[in-house]
Formats: sequence, structure tokens, C-alpha cells
Amino acid sequence: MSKRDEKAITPKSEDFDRWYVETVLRAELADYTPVGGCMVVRPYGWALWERTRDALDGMIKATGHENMQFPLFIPESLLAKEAEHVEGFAPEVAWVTHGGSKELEERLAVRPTSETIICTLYRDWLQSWRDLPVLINQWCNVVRWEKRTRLFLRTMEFWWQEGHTFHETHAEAAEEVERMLGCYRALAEDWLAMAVVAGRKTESERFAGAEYTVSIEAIMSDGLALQSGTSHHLGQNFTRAYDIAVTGRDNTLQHPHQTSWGLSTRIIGAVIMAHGDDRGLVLPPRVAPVQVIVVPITRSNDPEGGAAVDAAVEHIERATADTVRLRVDRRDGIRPGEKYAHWELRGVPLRVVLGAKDLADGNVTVVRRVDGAQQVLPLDGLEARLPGLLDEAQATIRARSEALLAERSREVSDLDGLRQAFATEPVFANAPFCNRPECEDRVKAAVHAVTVRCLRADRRAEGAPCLACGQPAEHIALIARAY
RNA sequence: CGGGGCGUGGCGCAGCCGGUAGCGCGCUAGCUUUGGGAGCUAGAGGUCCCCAGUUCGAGUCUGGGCGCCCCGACCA
Repeated sequence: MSKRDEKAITPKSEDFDRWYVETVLRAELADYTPVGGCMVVRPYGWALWERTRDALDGMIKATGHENMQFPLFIPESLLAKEAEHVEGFAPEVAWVTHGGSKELEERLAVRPTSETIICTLYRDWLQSWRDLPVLINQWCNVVRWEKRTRLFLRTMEFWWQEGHTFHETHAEAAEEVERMLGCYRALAEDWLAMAVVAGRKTESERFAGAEYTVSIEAIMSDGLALQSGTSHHLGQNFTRAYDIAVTGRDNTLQHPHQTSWGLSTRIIGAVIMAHGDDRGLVLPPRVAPVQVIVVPITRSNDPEGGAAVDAAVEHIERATADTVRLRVDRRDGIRPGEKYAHWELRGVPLRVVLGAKDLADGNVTVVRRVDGAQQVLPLDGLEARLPGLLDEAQATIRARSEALLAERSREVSDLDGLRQAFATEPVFANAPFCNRPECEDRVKAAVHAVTVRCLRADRRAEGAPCLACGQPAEHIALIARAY
């Protein structure tokens, strides 16, 4: 929490829990480095990213893409060819000016994204329509010199995947754009248990150099939106600028149609803020680094019960070795309550409390992180039930997120209605929208800090009057405050 | 680039009118504890952001520098 001018934070003060949660999560997930704005990701945070990354990587490969790697440095002359693109990224490019002590003749950009270098290389690699489609993906880090940073959401260096494809036709590229947004949606919904809205970006939020951009917008627990994955149709903007041409089926030279799509470590910030509560993280079991934490409880005056607990712990550990990411908290000298709090803070989906009292009847207590639901189950056969319990926890988290989205959604028909909708709390407002820049400005001016997040893919206005100008509108806009 | 605020053990802070640095958490060791964030005891840990000045004496006063954070504009 942001300190100063507030009173000292002590264990007795009201702010202690908030401070403690934040301090511990920074110690466990990620923190800023001494270089302002850069992020260091700690093992627990990185494990969460790895599981997320692996899930997405599987989908990317399943849709026919291959991974490869492009260079970190991009010569200035290559970066500068697509006018709108370079204009959009120029303010946030980091430059390398020296190699060792020698000043370089041409500065090198640290990649903020790789369209330019990829286009440069593929110019020579593409000859014929038979070389298409090109379906490639890169996992890497990129740098954008941000003025203001927020951990995970906007850091100067971040990790992501960027997919890049070239296609014979505009329509085929358009299908690709939708297909990959669909992967992001599946990742968000099925793996990360987040409720999202998919749609097309307005002109002002379109990727620099793209024909159009589609995104998924996730809802955070405070009602704010977070753009969590984007997919761009680049048309022939780059292939023209970079002079990429193939001989077509009709024996004429054609510029291929291109797409790019990316999803970054920002998604980890989304998971934290979508599901977390006052006691810390709530992680979806499918990506949680630790899915089940076992807390053994023994008494020093009950060696017999202690031995039984030890045996039970070893049994469950062995029985789940290949099926569940289960860990036992064997730390000595720490009381159970502290262990509960410790793992709740880290978002572990299930806690198995294994104490002599329950065990005397052959039982254990299982507690679910997301809602505290508690049940007493027989130790016997527990290993077989855990996967199902994890699935239930996953579904519960997802349902809670969907319920929040439904609860915070509003239907709005004019600017007054928009103001009323935002009067008490941040909401996801849906309204007919003509998609003209001047109307977007009116929307932004009507309510502090709101933006048109996207034009919903799943709904049409069918001529209903635009909320800002009253003209017949095509789109339903999602209007929200965003991170 | 505008508007605020702050630099004191690992973290969060106190330190008035100048007198040689303190509190809580954390950490280390020991004992006692263990079904919801333990207790006691004993320890370790600080060029008080930097430089210059005033002074017998500067964390404190003066001047200059550096760094960081928050709120805006910009962005995944």
C-alpha cells in the first residue's frame, strides 16, 4: 500500500492486513527491480505464468502454428517503414546506441514488438502463394518505455507470445484473427476462470498499423475492465510497406494479408485482480502452482496420533504424486492457523487438514479457498476424489466471475443513462453505438475515466439509436473503466 | 511533460526548540506451544540519499544535487 502520510502500519492497525497481503505477494509473485519500471518475477509467480503459457502454447500448436525466435535488436531503418506503426511505437522504444564503448552507426531498437523484423526477414523468404500461409509464434520478452508502470499490468519489460501470420486472402487472415482471439478466450475462460467480453476495438484503440483489432476484456473484482489479449488484422499495410510480395495463383504479384496477436504476463495481473480477495490470491486450480496444500496437525502430548498423521500424510503424498500438484506443509514450530493463512494468501485452491482428531474416525477436512466451503471426507480414497474437487473449485471460481459480470452489466440507451449507471460503482455498460470518433469523445466526456472497450462481437444494435448522437447504430459498445 | 509527496536497519515508520539514533514487523538461537495469523528469553543488523556550508557538535538548520513514489496525459 502506498505509505507515507498514513499512520504507521503495525500489526494492530487496520491497514496491516492490506499491507501484509501486498508485501507477501510482492515477495512471492513479482516486484520492481532497481531499474524503475522493470519487473522481476519470482518463482511462484513464474510458475503461474509457466502453466498459463503452456496451456496457450498447446492451443497455438494445435491450430497449426510453430514456434521460432527473432532477434531482440531491430535496426532503426527497419523499424521505420510502416508510418503509422512507427509513429505509434516511437514514444516507447528503448534504443541501443553503443556496442561496448563504440558508438553505433545506426541505433538499434530493443523490440517493442516484432512485426518489423519479421517482415524484413520474410520479404526474402516468401516467393509463391504456395509458401502461404505462414503460421509462426514467438515467446519472448519485449520492452516498452512506459511513463507509468503497474506491476504485471504495465511494466517496461514484459514477457509474452506474439503470433505472426501471412495469408493469401483477406478473408483467410480474418479467420485467423478470430481463431486466435478464440484461443485467448478459451484460455481466459476455461483455464483462468475469468468472465470476458470479446469484440472489436474502436479506431482510437486499434493497434498502430492494423486494419482492425479485436480483444477480450475481462472483468476485475472491482468492476474495472482489463484488456487481456489482442488479435490484429494487419491487412496489407505491412506487406506493402516492407515490399513483401508472392506470385499468386493467377501469376501476378500479390501482397500477402497479415495478422498478429499477442498475450502477455499482464494476464497474470488479470488473474490476481479478477479472483483475489482480502485474504490474498484465489488461483484457478488448472494453473495453480500448488493445487492442494496438506496441513498436518499433531500434538506433542499425543505421539500415537502423531504417528498416524505422519503415515496418512505420506500415503496421500505418494498416492497423488502423478495426478495432483500437492504439497505438505511440514514446517515445524508454526501453528496451523498461520499455515492456513499462509497458503490462503498464495491462493492454493484446496486445503486438506490432516489432524489426529479427524483421523481417529478415518477422516480429513477439506477446505476450498474460493468460498471457504468445508467438508469432512474419508481419508480412504481421497486421492481419487481430489481431481474432482479441483474441478469443482475451478467451476466455482468461474461461476463467481460470470456472476460478477452479470451483476455489473447494465443496458444503457443514452448518455444520461450512462451517467446513472456509473453513479455508484464501476459497471460494464452496453449501449448502441455508431462508432464515430466524435461520439466516442462524447462518451468519454460523459463519465469520468470511462472508455469504449470494444464493439461486442456477440451483439448487434440493429439500428437502435446511438447513445451519443441518436443516429441509427450498428454496434453494441461495451463501455467501462479500465486498467 | 504538468500537479503533489517522500528519502532514517530487510519492510513499515518515529525522531520537538541541534547533543552522537529508536519503535513495530521480519530475521537468528533456545525453551514452551500446535484444530485459525503463538509466548517468553537472548541476539544480529544503520556511511540517517549525496555534496558543500553554519556550529564546539547536524538525522535535525541553510544551499545545491541525485533518487523514488502517488495523481494526470500515453499505452498490452
